[in-house]
Amino acid sequence: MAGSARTRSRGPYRTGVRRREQLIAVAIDVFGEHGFAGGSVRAIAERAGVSHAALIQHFGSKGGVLMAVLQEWDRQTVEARLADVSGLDYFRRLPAVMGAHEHNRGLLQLFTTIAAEASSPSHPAHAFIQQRYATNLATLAGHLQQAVDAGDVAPLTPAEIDIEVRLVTAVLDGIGLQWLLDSSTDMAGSVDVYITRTIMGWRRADAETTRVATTARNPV
Amino acid sequence: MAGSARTRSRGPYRTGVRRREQLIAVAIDVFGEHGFAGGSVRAIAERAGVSHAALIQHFGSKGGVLMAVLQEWDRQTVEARLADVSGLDYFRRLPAVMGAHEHNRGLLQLFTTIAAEASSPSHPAHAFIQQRYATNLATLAGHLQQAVDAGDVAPLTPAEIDIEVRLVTAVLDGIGLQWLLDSSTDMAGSVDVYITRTIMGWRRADAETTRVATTARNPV
DNA sequence: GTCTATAGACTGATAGAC
DNA sequence: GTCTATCAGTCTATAGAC
Repeated sequence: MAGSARTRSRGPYRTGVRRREQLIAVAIDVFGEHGFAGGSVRAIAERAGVSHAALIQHFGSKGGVLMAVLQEWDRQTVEARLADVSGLDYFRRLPAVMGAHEHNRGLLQLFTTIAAEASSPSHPAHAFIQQRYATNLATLAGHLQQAVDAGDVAPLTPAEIDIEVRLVTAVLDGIGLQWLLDSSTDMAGSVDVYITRTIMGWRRADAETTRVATTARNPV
Repeated sequence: MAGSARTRSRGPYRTGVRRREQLIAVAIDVFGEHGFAGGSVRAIAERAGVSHAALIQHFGSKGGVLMAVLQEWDRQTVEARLADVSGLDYFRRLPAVMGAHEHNRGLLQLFTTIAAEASSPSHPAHAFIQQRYATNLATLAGHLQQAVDAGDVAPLTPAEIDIEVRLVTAVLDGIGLQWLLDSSTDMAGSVDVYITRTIMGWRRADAETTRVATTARNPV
């Protein structure tokens, strides 16, 4: 609307975006450390060197801060994540992606804490996290299906693919949590072992193992 | 010390323990839904039909309630968990243990939420969760080592065993989270696929895969 | 043992000066 | 845009009556 031209020298609200980015960065740390419920607007504002009123002014509400944080997390992970690879190569990159988190504890801690918190339907980020997981699983499934179509791995039914991508996701999340609790955990190494072995299994008709296990377990 | 004999008809504080158990059960639900930071003493007391003062009186503080909850969770999982099996059979039971959680969402949600929250060193349950994971990993490692000694699986180095049990733990935690976010997730089935396939891998000298992957990855 | 009443601190959010 | 001042509500915890 009516923006004062004097406050911005070149781009639109030049200093505004920097301030906003800094506020979000601090909010990631605070929400990562104390979760959404435990992280207060005042704590974020104090650590950023502004008043809590200014923070609310920027984002409208505490929930607005959370949404900005989640979108920033989305942006960073999507842009870091492999637009240039597909099929099996997508999975082969996952250990490196995981290893990169070792130098950026805050973002991993944020996501782990919020994802667990948001498992409750009443949590403000519940829908966001649910959709995020659905999208992530679908992306992985697409790459695995592509590997099947290319003949890189033995055929898999959609149900088998679903289990495979859920296991991959579970390993990533679970190893991340273990590293947060014990920094001596070798995230990249552990994930690498899983991915390497799993791809080897996909190559042979190891799908038979899956099929036997799933059908034999069901007593109905 | 000086307990009124009139208030207990037979056992020691007969009604007291029932009340206490009920309060803990409610606290598990509330902390599971909102985490420790987000779950208030008042919410627990209100849902249990007592005043918040009475609840504090029972457990001394909010942190005391958390500790009682964690010990109860410990008790339930330890007693449910397989004192009668060891070696590979211990791993074979894990899918059934996971499947049992499908009928008891509260306890799984509690642990998932608290574990993630407690990844922050300042969290009151941080030490508890850390030790819990260390103990759990050590137990799994002991059973896997036992399987090695019994000749049920090919030899594994301690470092390889460490990765194996971390991956198993990661799958359990990660699949549990996915089920919390999407109840159509087949927890028992997914874990069963992983366990069955992994044990098959342990049988052959699949350890070579592990060794190749771990050494090839390190650029040092 | 459980209650009511209350202390004392912190919460998210708003109003208005500059 | 950021501040100070302030709101009404909630939090944990304590004191004291019954």
